[in-house]
Amino acid sequence: MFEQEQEAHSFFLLLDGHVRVIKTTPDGQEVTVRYISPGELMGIAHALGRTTYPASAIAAIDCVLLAWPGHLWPKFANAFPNFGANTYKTVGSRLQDAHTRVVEMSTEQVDQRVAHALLKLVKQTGRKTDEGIMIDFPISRQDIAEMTGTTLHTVSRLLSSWEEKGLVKSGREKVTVVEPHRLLVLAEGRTGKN
Amino acid sequence: MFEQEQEAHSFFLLLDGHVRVIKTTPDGQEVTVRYISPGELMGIAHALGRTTYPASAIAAIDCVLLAWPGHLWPKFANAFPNFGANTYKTVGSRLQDAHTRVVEMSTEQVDQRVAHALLKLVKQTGRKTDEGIMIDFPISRQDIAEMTGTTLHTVSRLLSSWEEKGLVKSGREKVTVVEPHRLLVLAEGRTGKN
DNA sequence: CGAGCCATTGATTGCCCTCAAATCTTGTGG
DNA sequence: CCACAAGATTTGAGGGCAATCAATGGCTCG
Repeated sequence: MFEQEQEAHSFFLLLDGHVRVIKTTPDGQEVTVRYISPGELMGIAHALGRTTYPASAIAAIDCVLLAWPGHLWPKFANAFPNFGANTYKTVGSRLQDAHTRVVEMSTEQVDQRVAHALLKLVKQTGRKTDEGIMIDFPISRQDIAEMTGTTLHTVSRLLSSWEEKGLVKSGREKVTVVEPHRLLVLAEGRTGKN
Repeated sequence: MFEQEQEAHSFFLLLDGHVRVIKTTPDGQEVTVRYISPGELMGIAHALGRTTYPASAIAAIDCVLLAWPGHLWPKFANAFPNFGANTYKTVGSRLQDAHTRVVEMSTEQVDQRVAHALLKLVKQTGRKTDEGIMIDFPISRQDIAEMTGTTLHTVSRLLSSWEEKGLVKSGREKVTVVEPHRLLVLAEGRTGKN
């Protein structure tokens, strides 16, 4: 969709689908910053006084989106006051999300971080099924690892162990949370291991 | 100065001194989000559509600051267009900082994170001395640990080993970077250990 | 039906946290 | 001016969590 460091030519409104926003380190490792859901703005570098995109955006599944050239941003902000105000509220909540991530990475074990990540995805994009709440796009162990700063191996082990205990069900690029409440207990408390 | 979750009654402009912004987890661990330097705004919850402070602010040394009641924010933004624009640029750069932190926490070892933290502090608040560049306020091993998601013990070991190699000089609540360039190499590369 | 990716699982290693105790620095009060 | 207390720092020993290394098995799609 767009690439890190690239000239910020446009900004977008996601109508349908899911987009993964990633940052790539100089040595090639990728970190997932966030997932964008339908209805959200993206590529709003202009609003923050930037001229290049700070991250890359990749469609997690097929998407439908609107795009405007970046130079229209000031016009929009002037013409629709609510547009501007709303944007800054969005930016504020992203800043908060980022800080939450920092706190989590600083204080929590890997299993708690993975649990939190799953719960966030479920809350954001969950679709109810007869087995539980499913994350509504294909997501691999590798993807989850890039969200939580761990490896796909560790994620795989955690999901396997949670599946044994009936907390989740998972398959190829697919995760369903069966018991959100018990998963939350695991995410918050430092009580029961694995 | 103000406390996390507290009603955001005021916003501030720091004139002199240094302020530590921290978040506290439910179980009492503290994570340092950032340090504020003279000339920066703080407590700008209002600009982001919040009514409570998202973090706590504590003076790292004696400070001088201006405070305005929060309800004046909209007035300021209207009266001085540059004021608003500048604020959002500030918020944008903080968002970027936070994302950088997330990437660092996800991909780097502890020694790299500590090196990056020292370099950032030196760049932000450094004062030139005849031995190198000193961080311009009292900062303990514990403080550095809270910035980097590690323990004071590990920070102590790292500083000791760096002092042996002539990269830094440190004392009680005091750190001086002697060779910023070599420290940067250590922060970036994954070559030489300890 | 084979190629390519995704996932699972075991074994091993090592970084860094935890626990523990001694030493140093600074400020205070007698 | 000295003794002492409180907090900061150093350093050692040991252990655990998760990364790394390694190999196999399973799912999809062309």
